[in-house]
Amino acid sequence: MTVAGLRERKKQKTKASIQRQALRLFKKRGYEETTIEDIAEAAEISPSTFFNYFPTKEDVVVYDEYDPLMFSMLTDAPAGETARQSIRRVLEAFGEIIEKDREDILERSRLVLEVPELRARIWEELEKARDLFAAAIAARTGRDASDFEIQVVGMTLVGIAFQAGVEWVRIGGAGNLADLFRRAMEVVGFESLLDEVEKHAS
Amino acid sequence: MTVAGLRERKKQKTKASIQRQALRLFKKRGYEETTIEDIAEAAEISPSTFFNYFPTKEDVVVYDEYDPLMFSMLTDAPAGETARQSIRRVLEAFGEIIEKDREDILERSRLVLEVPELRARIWEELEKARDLFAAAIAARTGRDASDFEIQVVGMTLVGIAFQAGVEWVRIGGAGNLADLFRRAMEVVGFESLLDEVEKHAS
DNA sequence: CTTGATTTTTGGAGTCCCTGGATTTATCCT
DNA sequence: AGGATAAATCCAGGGACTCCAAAAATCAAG
Repeated sequence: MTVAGLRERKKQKTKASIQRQALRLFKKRGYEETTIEDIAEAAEISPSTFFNYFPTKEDVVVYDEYDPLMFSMLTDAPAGETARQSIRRVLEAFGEIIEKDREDILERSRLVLEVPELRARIWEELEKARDLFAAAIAARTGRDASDFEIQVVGMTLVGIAFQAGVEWVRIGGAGNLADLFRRAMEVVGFESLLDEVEKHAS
Repeated sequence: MTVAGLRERKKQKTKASIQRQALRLFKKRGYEETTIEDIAEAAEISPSTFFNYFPTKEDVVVYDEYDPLMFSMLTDAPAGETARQSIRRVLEAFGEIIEKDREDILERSRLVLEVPELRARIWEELEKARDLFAAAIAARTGRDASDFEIQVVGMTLVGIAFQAGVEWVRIGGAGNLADLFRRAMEVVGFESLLDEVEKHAS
């Protein structure tokens, strides 16, 4: 566990700078209208360097640090916690985290929903989320994460989360995202659905 | 209602030829490895002409004639049919249609699931499907298709259909896709969910 | 502080998707 | 047959991204 050296810190600063400048330009001029060259210039790096930090232009919007966080929250669950409790805990925590970076997340979400290229791309991330949920549910029921039923349940949850996000953006980021999660879950009766799956543990 | 003239027929043949050649090459050499130029050469057209028929390289895989079919099946529903009946009718019909073009659809589905670019792209189509379902449900309940609850239900159905498709490809296209639809719907209790929504008609 | 190793940045050449407009060719209708 | 319409082609170019070699910055050790 070495403390981050100079090199490492500088890299993080550069990455953050690229992302900040990029989002600023996207907001100002639009996503398609902003070129990698523009971003590089604003961030005071060469165009080549951009690709050292983000594999594609899309990633500069999609990337954040929440995924590993969500991962650890699901894997480091309190012993004996049910799937239902885990999911609820994670979604609630997420609602709070989002409150902190509200403006940033809202702006990025708008971009993602507006730009077709990004809107398509985000599903790659959402399928990762489905697999995370599937793994969590599988672990608590002794089944396999690749089981058809588990996958369907995972995807259902992702659909719920996505639509909650869409609605959140639609109303301009007002109100609490966690509330929308809960409402969407109620519509589908997701929690009792989870209980049902848990009963059928093998 | 004029009979399709020579021009029209030729166009359709060209379009079909492009798609056939493209899919052949994709299967043989891979999607990324096949260029528009390759496809154009195989289909005996110029590269420019390709874009007269398909707006992007992705579309040559994603495009089919089923969307308008599904649309009309949902809008031309028998009077008095419930949302539940409509959905079931459409999904069953779809299962049968797929039986006809089984090989073609299976191959294209494989491609879509394997190539990240296409896998992302397909969600654009799936969101269209969500809106179709949402409109159908809304029409039968006197609500608005943009209602949060309706959107969530529509997305849930799309998730079900998507995972059924994934599973279908996973098992190599064996068995009946309609069966997988039904199984996935049971997992989520989708039909009683629909009944519930219908009860809350406004 | 210097030197040599390692990592990061940069530059340049090139591929491929896709656009836009001008020109040519094919089909259609009278 | 000939003018109108539509489709196919050609050409030039932008922009994302790759690959590789060269230059610059950072580091670790003497």
